[in-house]
Amino acid sequence: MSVRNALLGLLGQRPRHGYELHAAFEAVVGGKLNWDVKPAQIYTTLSRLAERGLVVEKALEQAGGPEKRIFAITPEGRNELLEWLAAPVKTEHQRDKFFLKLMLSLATGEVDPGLVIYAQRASLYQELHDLTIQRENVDPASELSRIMMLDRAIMHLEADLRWLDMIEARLDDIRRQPLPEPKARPRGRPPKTKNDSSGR
Amino acid sequence: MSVRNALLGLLGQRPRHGYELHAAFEAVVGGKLNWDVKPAQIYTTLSRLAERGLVVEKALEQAGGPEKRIFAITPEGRNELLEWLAAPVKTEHQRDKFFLKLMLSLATGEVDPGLVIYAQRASLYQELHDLTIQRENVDPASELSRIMMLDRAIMHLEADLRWLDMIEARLDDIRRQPLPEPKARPRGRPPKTKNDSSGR
DNA sequence: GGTGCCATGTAACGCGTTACATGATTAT
DNA sequence: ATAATCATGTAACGCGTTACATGGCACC
Repeated sequence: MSVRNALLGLLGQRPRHGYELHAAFEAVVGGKLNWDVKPAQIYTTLSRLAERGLVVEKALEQAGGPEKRIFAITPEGRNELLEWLAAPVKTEHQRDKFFLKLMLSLATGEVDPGLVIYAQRASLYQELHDLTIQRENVDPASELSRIMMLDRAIMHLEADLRWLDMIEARLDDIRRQPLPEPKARPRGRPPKTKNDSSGR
Repeated sequence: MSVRNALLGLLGQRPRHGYELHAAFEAVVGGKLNWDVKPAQIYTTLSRLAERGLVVEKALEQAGGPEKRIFAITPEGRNELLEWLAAPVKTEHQRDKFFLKLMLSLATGEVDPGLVIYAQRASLYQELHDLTIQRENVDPASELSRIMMLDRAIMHLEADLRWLDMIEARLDDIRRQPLPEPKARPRGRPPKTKNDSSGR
């Protein structure tokens, strides 16, 4: 329901047409970083809002330029907007496809979990590197929202890398003792017997 | 496409019926934490997989108990599974509804951004508190995947709290100097006015 | 008799993506 | 010329949720 409410918010400022809404959305929270909304969704959502009477088509402008369908918010729309703004955002935990894949690789044995982790670490480092460079090159005055989005993405990537280390260590611990004999060998590092590497 | 592939993965282990798949999915990555899949989706996805020939309905069991439609993976299904497991997971940045709301509150002036931040911080602390307690009470031996999911969620919450502090400081900085006078003062570093140290 | 678990679905809806399609103006 | 940008959409599909519906079995 967020795009819907975002459109109401932007129309709350002033009437606009679809293309303009798309541009405004991108400017506020946009880009591939964070929220990459497609024009098609803007137009379909706008239609649905109009059906519900939350916005109205106000005019059809065409002063020399191309045709523009201009929409405005209605009182009902403004009510819904205010309600949404006042409501707290409930935390959503990201559905982690990597974790799913890792668990399935462990459960099915079709693929080496070590490889899945390795690939993920490489991918996270790459992404972190890219974003760090972008972060260093933004204009600190003008692109405030971009800076904030980059900061968050970078912090999450760093957290994910630390987390990867943790789960790898945890899996190693398990793999090192599937035997019910925790007393046979002293823990002090057996000559790095990482020989097996899980088969396939 | 993840639920779809997860089902293939679970059927790759052995044939199962829908209810069993739902339970297995929940056990592997499940719960409200991370990935809360509904039975309805399992059944509809299963139908679609069957249409495509990636799984087949193998039998209809009914030994005293309720009716069970048992599905098995096909060779085509296994191919798709292996492809998916081998492919790297591309990083997805979470679409942040809080940030959207914050930006809209700034842009529209309908709601005080300070309140939005305040509410978000309270919500994050609450969630962090809940998860920390859960984390302290899991059985470290049996519920490995749950521990890992909790760790990740906690680390992300901590990152979000630090990030909230950062953006709040940044917004305070701006609010303290909205004067449009870039030429009155020479560019050469006005006496390092970083006095505030971000407020809170 | 009721509650809860096992087991199965269908219908309707909104979100979101991809592909396709049209046409005007503006800049190179 | 032609490429980019402005501007608008439709169709089809998959994902995901909610609501609704059915029925058996076990346990208290």
